This record gives sequence, C-alpha cells and structure tokens, in this order.
Amino acid sequence: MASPQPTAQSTLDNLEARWGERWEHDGTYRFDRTHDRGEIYSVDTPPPTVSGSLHVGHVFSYTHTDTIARFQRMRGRAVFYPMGWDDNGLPTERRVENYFGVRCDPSVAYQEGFVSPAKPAAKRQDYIAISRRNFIELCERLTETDEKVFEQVWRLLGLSVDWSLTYSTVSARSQRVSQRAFLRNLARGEAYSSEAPCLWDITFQTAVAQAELEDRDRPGAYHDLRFAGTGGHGDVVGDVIIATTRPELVVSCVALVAHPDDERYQSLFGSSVRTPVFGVEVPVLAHHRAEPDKGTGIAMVCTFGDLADVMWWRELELDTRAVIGKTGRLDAETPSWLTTEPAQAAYARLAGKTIFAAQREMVELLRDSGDLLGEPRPITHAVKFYEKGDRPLEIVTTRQWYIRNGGRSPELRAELIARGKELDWHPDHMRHRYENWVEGLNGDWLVSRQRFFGVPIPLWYRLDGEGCPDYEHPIVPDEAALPIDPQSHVPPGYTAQQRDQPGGFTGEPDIMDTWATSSLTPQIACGWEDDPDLFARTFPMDLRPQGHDIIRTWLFSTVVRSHYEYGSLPWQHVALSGWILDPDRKKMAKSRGNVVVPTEMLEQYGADAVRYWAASARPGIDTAFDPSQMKIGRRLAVKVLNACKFAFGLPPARADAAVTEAIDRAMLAQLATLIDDATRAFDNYDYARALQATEEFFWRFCDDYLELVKVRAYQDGPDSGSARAALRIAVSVLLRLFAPFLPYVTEEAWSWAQTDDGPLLGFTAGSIHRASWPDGAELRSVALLDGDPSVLFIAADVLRQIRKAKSDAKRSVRAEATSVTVIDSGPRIAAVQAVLADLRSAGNVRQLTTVELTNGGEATVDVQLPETESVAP
RNA sequence: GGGCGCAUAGCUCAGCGGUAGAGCGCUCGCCUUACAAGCGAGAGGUCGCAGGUUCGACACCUGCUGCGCCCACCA
Repeated sequence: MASPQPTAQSTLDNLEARWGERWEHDGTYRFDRTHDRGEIYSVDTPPPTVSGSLHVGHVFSYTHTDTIARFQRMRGRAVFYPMGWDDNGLPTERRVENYFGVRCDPSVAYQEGFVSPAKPAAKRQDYIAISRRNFIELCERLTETDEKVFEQVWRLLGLSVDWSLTYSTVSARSQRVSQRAFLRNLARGEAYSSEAPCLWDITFQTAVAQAELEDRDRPGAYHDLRFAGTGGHGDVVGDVIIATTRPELVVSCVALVAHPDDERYQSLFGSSVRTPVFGVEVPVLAHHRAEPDKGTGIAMVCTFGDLADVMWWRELELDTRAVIGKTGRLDAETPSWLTTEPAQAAYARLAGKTIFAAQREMVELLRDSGDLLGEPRPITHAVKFYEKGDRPLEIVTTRQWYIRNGGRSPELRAELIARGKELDWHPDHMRHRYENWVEGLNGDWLVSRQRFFGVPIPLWYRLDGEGCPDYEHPIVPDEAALPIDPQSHVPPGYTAQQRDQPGGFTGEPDIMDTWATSSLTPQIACGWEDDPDLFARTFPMDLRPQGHDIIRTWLFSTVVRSHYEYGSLPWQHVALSGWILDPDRKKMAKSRGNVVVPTEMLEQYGADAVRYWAASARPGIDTAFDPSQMKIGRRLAVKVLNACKFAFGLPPARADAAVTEAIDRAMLAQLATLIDDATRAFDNYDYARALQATEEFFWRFCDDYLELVKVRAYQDGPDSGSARAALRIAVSVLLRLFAPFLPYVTEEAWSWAQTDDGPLLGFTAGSIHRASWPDGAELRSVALLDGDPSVLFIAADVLRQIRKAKSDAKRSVRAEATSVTVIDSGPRIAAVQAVLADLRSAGNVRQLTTVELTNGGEATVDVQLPETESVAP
C-alpha cells in the first residue's frame, strides 16, 4: 500500500476546482459512441429554462440524475448524458424585455447595430419598441451569457455530463428537428389548423394550451338577472331568473340551458326569452350537462364566458355573438345583432371598455332597467389563468394550430394511456398523474403561439385575388431547407415581391409553443436524421428525469411525439424528482422571494455536502431545504478523507496477504451484503436508499471495525496482513459506493492509492468515476468469504460495553481496564475468543476472560477499572 | 366531485409480519498516534384513530380523521 502523499489533505478545500479541471482535461465523462445500444445508457436531461438563475430545486433534482448516471457509468455502460438549454419561449422573452428595457413590435424596421439603453425604463410602457429581428438578437445574446453561468454552476456541482453534447432548443438544429417533426405530423394528419374558440391571455396576447392552465380562487359575485318571457308559446311562459358572475356578457348571450329533467324549466324548453337591456331573443334549451344545483339551475350561455359555454355552443349548434377581442376589451363597434335603438344605445356605454369597467357599467344598466334582482352576492370561485399570467383568461375565436393528443379521440387516448403503462415510473405511483391527465383531456394540443422568440411554424399560405389566405392548403417547405422562417424566407415558386399581395403568398406569423420543441428533446439530443448512427445507438433513451409538476406537459407531449414518429416510447424509465420546499413547507419559488442561491450554498458547504443533502431525499418526495443536512454531508465527506488517510498511512500490505482473521472476514462478508443492497437500490433508481445503506455501514465501519483492528494493522505481527488487506478492500469498495454521491472526496482519496490492483477488489489507475462498480458475488468469490458476519456485531457489542463502563466512570475511552469478563452463550463466546486480541487492544484491556453460560443465566460484560487516584472535585 | 400520496422520538426522515431505528437537537463524559469541524455514553416513542386478518401487526385489509398534491365544463 502506498504511503500517504504529501498532498493528502483532510479538508475539502479546493477539491472542486482541482478535480473539475482534471475531469475536463481527461475527458472523464466523455461519451464513447463506439458502443452498441445495449452497452449505452442514455439520459434525456431536462434542459433548464435559461431565463434568470438556477435555484436550489435545480441543484436538488439534477443531483439525483447525476448519481444514476455515475452508477451506470461505473457499471460499465457508456453514458450518454448531454445538457440542454431551453432558451426558447416566453420566459426568455420576458427576461429580455426587462433586462434591456425593450419590447418587440413586428411593425418596426430592423436597426443595424442597435444598442439597448444603459438602464431599462422604469415602466413597461416606456420600453423601446424594436423589430422582431433585433429582439431575437437580444434574446440570443442574453441566453448565451446565461448559459455560461449555468454551466459553471453545473460543473461546480459535479454533474458528470458530457459538455460536448450540449444543445439549445432555439439553435438551428433544434429548429430543424422541431419543424421537421411538425411537418411530418401535418403530412400524417396529426397536426391541423382550425378557427375556433380558444383560451387567450390578454396580457401576453397569445393563445394558451390546456396544459398551461391553472385554477385560482378569485372573488366574484352572483348577479341575479331577469330574462323576460316572449309569450307566444302559451300563457305559461314567464320570466326566467338566471345567476351569473359575468353580467357584462349578457350581450353575448345565445341561449339559456337547463337540465332536461329539471321540472322548473320543463315548460320553457323550446320557447325563447329576451335578454335584459338588449332585448335579444334567445332560445331556452335542455342539456344534460346543466346542473340543477348551480345558481338558479338555468345557465346563461354566452360566446364565450367559460369552457362550458364552448361545449354548449358546439353541441347545441348555437349562434356566435362574441364581443371580447384579443385585447380583453369589448368591441368598439356595435354588434350587428343589436337591432333596436335602445339596445344600441346601451351598448354604446360598454363599447371599448375593459371587462372590469364594462361589468360595472352593465350592472348600472341592469339596475336601471330593473332586471338586476337584489344586490350581487359575493362568492369566491375558481377562475382559469395562464400559469405564467396574472389576469383571467378569456375565450377568443382565432385560427390556431393543433396537434392531436387524444383530447378528441378515445382511440388515440387509449393508445397513449397504453404507452404510459409501458413506461417504468420511479416512483411508481406517479403513473396515476399521467393517466389522470390523459383521461381528462378536453381538446387537442394547441401548439401555435402569437409570440416572437421561438421556432416558427414553417408554412406559407396562398393568397387569392382578394388577398384572402387559403388556410386549408398551406405551402410546405422541403425538409432539406429547414429551418425556415416564413416571415423572411420565400416559398418555392414565389418571389419576395409577392409577399402579402393578392395572388401571392403570406407567411405564417405564429411560432410554436416551447413544449412543441422541448417535446422533442430525445430527437434533438440523439441527433435524429442529422446523425443516424448516433440516433441508433441512443434512442429510445433509457431515462427521462424530470419534476412531477411537468408530467402533463413535458412528459406527456414527449410521449405523443415519439408515439407518432416511431410508434414507441421515447425512453424506458422516468424518474420524478420532488420539489424543494422552504422551511415553511411552501414550494420554493422566485415569486415568493424565498429562493436560496446555489452558488453560495456550494461555496459554504462544498459540492459533495450539497449533493449529499440532495441525494438523501427519496425519489419523488418533496423535501424541505435543510442546511443541517448539508452540514452532515460535509462531515461525512471529511470523515471519508480521514478514514482513507488512516488506511493509506498504514505500512503496505504484502501482495500475497490473505484475509484470514475471523473479524476481517466478518467485515468483508457484511460489505458484500452492502454491495448487494446498494446495487439493488440503484437498479431500482432508489439512489437515496443506496446512499443511506452505504453511509450507515461506513459509520459503523469507522466506529467499530476500524477501532478494533487499528492496533493490529499498525503493528507488524503475523496477522497484520489480514487486517491491512481487508482494509484495502473495504476502502476501495466504500469509495466506489460513495462515488456517485461524493465525486470530489472519493476521487481525491482514490488518487492516493497510486497503484493498480486490478478491477475486482483493489484500486485501479485513473479516475474512480471510470472504475468498476463493486460486485458482491465477486467479492465473496475472490476473498473466499466463508466469514460469519455476526463476529463483528458481537465484538462491537462487547467493545460498546467496555466503552460504557468507562463512560459511566467518566474515564477516557483509552483508559485501561484491568479486567473484562464476558459471560455469554457458547456461540457468542466463540466469536469473542476469535477476536480476543483485537478487543483487548481496542478496549485497552489488561486481562480479558470469557465464561460460557450454561442453563440460561444472564449474559453480561463485567468491566473492572483501576481505582482512581485522587480526582479533583 | 374523482385520483394519488403522507401521518413513526422535540425536528428531518428510514423501516415494514417476529422484543421500535438513524441523524440533528438535548444530557453526561473524553485531547483517543485517521478525524475536537472529532470520539464515547445516555435520556426520549401506546409507530394518527377504530375495527379486522394472524400464534404474532408499526408493517397486511377495511373504515375514519388530519395534511399535502394532481385532475375536473367553476352558470
């Protein structure tokens, strides 16, 4: 065994910088693409959104993935572990706007060499309007610097990614993949465009998808409104009272709907009533989705107040009377269906107003007309919001692009649920969220966004003689020409002069939703079409790590795209990480202001310590941010260095030294079991259990085994070789078991060995992270372990009794015991006999005797300490 | 309304048919030739509640309670 190097250190100082540089230089984590698919382990790393800074939650979940990647690498797999940057989409746009004080206005001309203001304007409305091209240039500039910062954090944390594989979702290659996949969806009829009501965010001026919605409780009020009967269907027809939270939408009312079995409204079905204030005649209809318990049991259907309205509008084939536009204001022009002078006058008071203002005005109108019964009754109700927005969504009819996802097809839905069942979920119960989501889909996936920074939808439309686009037959680019921007590229067979001219063409203005591109990360990372050889070796991938909050978005959409393109899953395993909660158990989020900056944490505790904290959390479990766990991790890391310093400081073992002593063999037998446990846990993606088992063994190893054999290993006796050989094996194995969690200290200690013992038991040259994962069966076979593991437990028990006696007497642990008598059953006495010398030296016992119990009796350890001399009070 | 998860020591969490575990915190000790940023010892729990299965239940089953999350067309 080598003597300790002069550089051997027992602190964590500077390990990250030193080894980080070395790993980069040696290409320790470089992917070797010469392997076949079966020898490769490929990871579909989540590309973090590059719009600000990483936070503790990132550090947490990416560590989980890294432990698995490191385990697989040590198991001999060629690990394909890329990093991606999600620098495409709304978060980036927002950050660029605020960072530079600009906003994108497609009507503004491009400005060569645009320089942003030194300091952004204080108010959003004062931001400088710039062209789309200028805006995108700023997006690219900012994401580039953000990505450098992110990479530094990941390197410091010790992620074993191959940085040569890095991709970004807005790169030309990603755009090509995204557009190609979309065009193939289109060609197969999986993508289509449609003019239809969709959820619209009036702040961001874009349509949003079902997966991006969230409910928020908002105050509202029921307004009881009277609809006047029109008569003409018999004298029983009278007034109808409806309750609504959206009185401003009375002008958009197209029907009243009640349940077919609701006795209160039976006589009204088939008749019509007049809307208050406007006097528009609307039918009273029956539909089974109306709920007698809600409001007055009869609903005002408007185009469109909520998704229920859309459903009734579609199923009952109602008129369309929309007045709310994309800006969230009521149309300035008087709607055509208001034919009477009083109705037009009333609308004039609403025209052009925001929804909020229009509601106040409308309530006044209703009050004046006497159609508002009583006062509005305040309630709290759930309202749909875009998850990134802060104003309620409206429903606006627009032309949008969709990808079929089963929302309108039970057959497709069943196929996608079946895909979910094929997938190995870690933890398993997370599969319910997937099934829940797919079963609850109520429409196809809306992928077009009316934004600027993203992947353009690669289509043009022919314009007829009047300049109207032919949306049914888009002009499709050749795949070889991708990526294209229909706003600047000209379709084949046209000239630039024909853009937006009658008889010419127009480019699709929309971009794709960010999920439409990130749903293709396996294709992007694995080089779909661009590098068929790489693709064949890495796809379908092995692992998708991600947060459980994006099952409905990222996970599901990736499954959809792969299902279409390959008829298979994109990966076999998905590992879900939980969230980091602050100490109050709230989700840590930038908006809450409770975010801890990862770099500070890494500097304060060290990367290994932070990784220890992260890896202690069971897969999928939300975990409180807890610096005390990092302190424990730091302690563990220091302890590993110190234990190794001790082991390497011993005189070298002879090359042929055999493990002969019972206690040494017992320790190795336990070690073999530990290897089995840790390996099984890792194979099941339970890194936390592997860490816990290893850590538990390690502390016992230090406290008991090391103490027991220390003296024997130091001295040059006939049985010293056994202890030294066993220690060497144990240190080598433990370092490797810890390596996925504590890459820095294990690498440091591994470097002290300086020799190459061969792959099985000892140390191998080069990085520990390229060493082979230990194998319990091999350890047993090579070390010929017929050892009885209980010998170590029994010896540790007796040692504990000796320590307790000294502790009770307030003596030092090293204080001499004049005599110790172990009284116990036969087998245990035999074990004690086998380790007598070690027990005597570890306990500093002058005379150790054993007494075998017969006929029951109590097992005890009797410890005699010398009389104390004068003890000062 | 539907689904999922959780409930074990003061705190954070393991365990899971066979006499309740770890770390932190707390108490009392100890300079011990790897480690005082360390080491040793100790106190502390009717394992949410109620039934059931079993020779035996913290663990398995049923119901309940509380907390959290996911989903839902929320007039």
